Amino acid sequence: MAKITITLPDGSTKEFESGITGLQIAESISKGLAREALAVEVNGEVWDLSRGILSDASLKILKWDSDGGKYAYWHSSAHLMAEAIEALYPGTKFGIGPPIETGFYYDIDFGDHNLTPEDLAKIETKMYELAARDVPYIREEKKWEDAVAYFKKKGDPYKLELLEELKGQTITFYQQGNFTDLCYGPHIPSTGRIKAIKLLSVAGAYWRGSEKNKMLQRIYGVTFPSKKELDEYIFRLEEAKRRDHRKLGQELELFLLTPKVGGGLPLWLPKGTIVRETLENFLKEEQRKRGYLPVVTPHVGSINLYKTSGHYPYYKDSQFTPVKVEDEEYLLKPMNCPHHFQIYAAKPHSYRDLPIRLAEFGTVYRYEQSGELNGLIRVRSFTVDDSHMFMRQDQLKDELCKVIELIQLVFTTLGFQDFKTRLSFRDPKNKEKYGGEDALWIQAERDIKEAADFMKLNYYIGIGEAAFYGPKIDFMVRDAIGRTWQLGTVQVDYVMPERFNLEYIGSDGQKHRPVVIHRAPFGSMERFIGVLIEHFAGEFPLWLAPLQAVVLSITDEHISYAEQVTAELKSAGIRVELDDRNEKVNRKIRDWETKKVPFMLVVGDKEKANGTVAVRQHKKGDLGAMARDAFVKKALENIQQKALTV
RNA sequence: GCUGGCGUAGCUCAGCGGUAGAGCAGCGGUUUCGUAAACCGCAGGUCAUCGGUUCAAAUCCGAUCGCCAGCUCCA
Repeated sequence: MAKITITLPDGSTKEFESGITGLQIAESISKGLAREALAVEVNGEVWDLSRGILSDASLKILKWDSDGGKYAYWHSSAHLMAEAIEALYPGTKFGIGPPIETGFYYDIDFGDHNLTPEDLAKIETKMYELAARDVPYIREEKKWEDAVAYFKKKGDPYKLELLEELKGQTITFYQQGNFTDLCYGPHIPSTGRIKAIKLLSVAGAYWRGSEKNKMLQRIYGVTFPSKKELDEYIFRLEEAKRRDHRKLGQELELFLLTPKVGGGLPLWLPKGTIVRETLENFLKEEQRKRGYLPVVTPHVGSINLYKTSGHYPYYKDSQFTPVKVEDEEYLLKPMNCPHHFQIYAAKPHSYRDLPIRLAEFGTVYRYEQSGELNGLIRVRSFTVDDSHMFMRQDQLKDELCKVIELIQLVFTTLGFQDFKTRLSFRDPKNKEKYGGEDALWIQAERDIKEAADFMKLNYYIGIGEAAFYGPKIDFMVRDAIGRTWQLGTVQVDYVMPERFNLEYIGSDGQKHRPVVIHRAPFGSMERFIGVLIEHFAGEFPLWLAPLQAVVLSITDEHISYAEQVTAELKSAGIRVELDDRNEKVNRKIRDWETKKVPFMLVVGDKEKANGTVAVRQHKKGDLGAMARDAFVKKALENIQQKALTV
C-alpha cells in the first residue's frame, strides 16, 4: 500500500496509508477530536470524514466551531428532516434542501396539503426519533443514467429536473436510514450527532426561485449538538423580537405606520423627528466642514427628466404611475440625481471650480410591492441623505476616499462596528441590464477598487449588484434578526453625465465631461433609523435621545423647585420634561424607565434645601445627589462628544 | 405580486354558536408619598369590511382590505 503525506493546520506532517479517512486521522490525533469531528477539509474542499484520501494533502478536521462543520451538520439535518417527512407523508416530492447561515431549509411539494404548526411538531418529534438511531450518512457514486432511473422510479420531478443539468456526470447520492437524496455533500458521520432540533417556520418558496414556477412549501429549521445551544439560540430570537423597531417605534412613539395614510408611508412623530433631525444636523455639519453645498429640489419632476436619465425605462415597474398635468406627465421622483444635474448644468463650470458637491436630504418615492414593505426598513417614501459630486477624472480617487472617510465617521459615531462592505459590480454576462460603454465600466470598477484598497476597507465583491449607471460601494449592516441591509452607498457614474450632457471647461479651453459620485452615508433616513432603533434596542445615546432627562417631584411641596430645575436644564439646551403628577416616585421611576429616558432627576426636601438633584441613570439606578450645574455640565459634555455611553 | 398565518377598546390579550370581558393607558375623586406599578369610581367596542349559513354569528363559510413571515423584487 502506498504511503501519503498529510499536512496538518499547524504545519506538521504525518504519513498514512493511502485511502485513510478523515475520521481515522482525527482518531490518530485524539479521541476527543474524533468525537467532535463533523467533516474534513482536504486541500480547501470540504469532504465527508468517511471518504478515503488517496494522495498527499493538507488537511483540517472541521468541528462545530467552523463554518464548514456547521454547514455539513445543517445539511445533514435537512436530509434527516426529509426522511422524517417521507415517513410521515409518503409520496411527497422534494426540491432542494441546503444549509443556510443559521440552520437549513427544505423545499417540498406536499400536493394539496397545507402544513400547519401541528405538522411541524409531528415532523420534529419524528426527527428526534430518527436521529436517535444514530445511522451513518453513506456517500455513493452513481452513473447518471442510474440516478435518473432511481428518481423516475420514485417519481420525483424536481430531482429529475436537477439531474438534467448534470447530464453525463458522475452523480453522488447520500443515504441515511430509509432516505436517499441527490446531493454532493458533504455530510456528518451519523444522525446521532444531531441532538437538539427546532423547526421554525413554513413559508412558500418558488421552485428554483422563479415566480413562473410552482410554489413549494419551505420548512426552516435549525439543529444543535446540545440542548443548551438550542436554548441560547431561542433566547437570541426572543431578544431580536424585543428589539424589533416596529414594536419599539410604537412604544416609544417614534413613528406611525397606518393604512389610513397608506402602506410604506411612515409618519414621523415628535419624538422620532428629534432623532431624525439630530442625525441630519450631525451630517449637515460634517458636510459643511467638507465643502458640500446644500440645495433643495421638488418632490416631482417632468417625466422627460427620467427618460433622459435612463431611470424610466429601467425602473418603470418600481415607480408610481405618472401624474398628468396640462398634457404633461410628471413623476413622483424616484431619485434626486436628475434634479441635481439640472442645477449643475444651469451654468458653465471651470475645471478650477471642481469638485462641486451638491447635497440634499431629498425625499423619493418608489413603488415597492406590497409584500416587500417592512416597518421603516422597506418603505415607499423615504429620504436620502443624497449628494452628487461633479469632478474631473483626476480628482475621482481622492474624492472617493474622502467620501469613504465620511461614511466611516458616521458609522463609528453611531456604534456600528462590524459593518460589511460590498463592492457592487456589474454582471458581465448580463450587460443589457446596464447602461454605458464597456471601457467606462472597467474604469469605474477599477477606481472603486483602488479607493477601497487605499482606505483599507474590508470588502467583498458582489457581482451583479451594481446600479444600472455604475458600480457601487455598499455599506451593509445587520438588523436584530440577523438580516443584512444596505445602508450607506457610494456610486461612481460615468453614464449619466453623458446622458445629461454635463460639461466643464478644462485648462485647455476645451469642453470635458465630469465624473459624478452619488453617495449617501445613511442611505435612507427611514431605514437607517429603523436599524438604529434595533441596534440600540431603543436606548439611544444621550445626544440622540428624544427626551434626555425628566425631573421628578416627590410631593407637591417640591414642584416649584422642580420647575426651576426644569427651566434651567431647558435653557441649557437639554431636552427635559417635568413629571409633577400626583404619583409616588416609585411609579414615576417605573414609567420613565420603560420609556428608556437616560436620566431622571429626583427632587425632594434634601435637594430643595441643598440646591441639588438626585441623579438616576436609566438601567443603572441611583447615582446620588449632584449640584445642578455639575449635572448640566456633565450632560452637555456627553452630548457634545456624541458619546455612545453615559 | 405569490404562498401561508393573523385582524376583539388607545395598548396587551381572554372569549371561539346563546345579550361583548380583563389588565394597562384615559377621565373624576381620595392619598402627599425618597429610587421600577397607591386606592376607589367612571367612561371606552357596528368584535377589520361586505355578503352568506343559522331561530341565533366575535365565534361557522366566502370575498375584500390590512398586518406578519417567507418567496420574488430592491435605484
